[in-house]
Amino acid sequence: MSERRSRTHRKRGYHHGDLAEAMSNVALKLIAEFGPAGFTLAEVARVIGVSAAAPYRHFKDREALIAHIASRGFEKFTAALEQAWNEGKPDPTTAFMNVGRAYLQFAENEPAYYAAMFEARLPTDLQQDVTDASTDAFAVLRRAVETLIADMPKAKRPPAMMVALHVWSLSHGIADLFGRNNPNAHPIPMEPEDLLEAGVLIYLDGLGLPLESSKKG
Amino acid sequence: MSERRSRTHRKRGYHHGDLAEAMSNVALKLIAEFGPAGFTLAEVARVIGVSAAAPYRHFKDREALIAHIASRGFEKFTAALEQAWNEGKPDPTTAFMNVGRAYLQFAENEPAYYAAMFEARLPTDLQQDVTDASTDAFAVLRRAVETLIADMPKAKRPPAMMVALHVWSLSHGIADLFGRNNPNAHPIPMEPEDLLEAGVLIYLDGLGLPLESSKKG
DNA sequence: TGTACATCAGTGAACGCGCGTTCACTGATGTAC
DNA sequence: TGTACATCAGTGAACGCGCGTTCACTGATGTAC
Repeated sequence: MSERRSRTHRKRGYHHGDLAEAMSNVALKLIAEFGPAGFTLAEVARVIGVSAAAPYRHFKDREALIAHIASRGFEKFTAALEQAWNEGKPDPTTAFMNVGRAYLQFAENEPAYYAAMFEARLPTDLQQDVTDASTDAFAVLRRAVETLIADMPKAKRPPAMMVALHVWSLSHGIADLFGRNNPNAHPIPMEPEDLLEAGVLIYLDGLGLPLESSKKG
Repeated sequence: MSERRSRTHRKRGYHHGDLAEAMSNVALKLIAEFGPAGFTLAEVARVIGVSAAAPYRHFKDREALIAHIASRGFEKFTAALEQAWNEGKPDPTTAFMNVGRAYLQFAENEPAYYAAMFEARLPTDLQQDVTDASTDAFAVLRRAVETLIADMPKAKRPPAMMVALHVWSLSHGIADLFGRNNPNAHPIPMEPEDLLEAGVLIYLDGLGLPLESSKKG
């Protein structure tokens, strides 16, 4: 079927085939190297081998492209966290730790998405879309926390929102300072993942959460 | 004395008087609004009312100016943390919490410095200078941790480095996600300072640190 | 205290460059019949 | 199955703009004597 070919990669000829997708990919590479502010639409077009006017058929401007990438990044991020959580299996504590690792791994494996998601300076309306896209990701973490603390006696149980914010902040802080393998980072005597795991374990201990489940499981 | 006047603010006339300082100040305003990548040397010159070539007498290029601002920011940051720590008075736990508050307050009061310090993408050689400047600030936190855990029994005492990294990361994460009063941030149901304080207290509790000192003091 | 002179910190004109954006256009694609 | 036609997604030329950067220059400052 010529229909299939038209959807995959017939890039030669007058029409590109999937310029919007190609723009995202090229932009991601440029963002990884120079940051969300470090590229232009003209540059993206040049790399792809298309005229400078072509991008405007797909994105209003540079910021719209970044916003699109950031939203897409949050979707992938949400999926990664969800998969790591794996409905709390094999046990909530282990699954929770897996979520933490997944957080850092995403920042390491997809530094360009991560930068677009957290470092871009977008105009308010576009930023709103990105912020909306981020709520799903946070919701995954929050639901994980709720499961994690569900068995605690009500009197000792902390607000799930607060716990989720603490873990999110610690994860983001480690990712931003030490995570993405950029040369900016201070060298630290351990892997970011291990630093995060140790921090979360200490924190959960401080909450009074019984951690035996991970030993049992 | 005409000497004093020449050092303060005789800006009229052929010579500006203190262009380097004026450039820093204008750049800080622009960074606060548009980020470290959101201004040009030409723009800075125009705002000051000086020719576009003048800045090159003081900074090699835009990045040199940002690096200068970032290093200066870390100096101020170090001083703020040091002052908050106040040699561990009135007691180490209280002083430690004050350091955390000072961290967030710096990010709030000086968002432009903070952005230059942590968000700028500089070439390796300049980044090195900034990283060097940041070590002093981290050292303040680390020394505070050492004092804080000094009384713990050796067997239970955690590595000061690790604890400092955890607290630094949590502080930075909160500052970056919720701290600087930018519209990007997710709304949260508490002040960033309180979120940080709660998190650190839980964490210290998890370390097994006796917190009575703050109750006594 | 005056003066000559070196140095410093600006000017302003000039240049090449790449970007953003628009426009009428045109080749390719898909679809109604 | 073929054909006419609407629509889509590109082209490429053009424009104004601001930036970075260099250059010979010049006014202001400070200092040696």
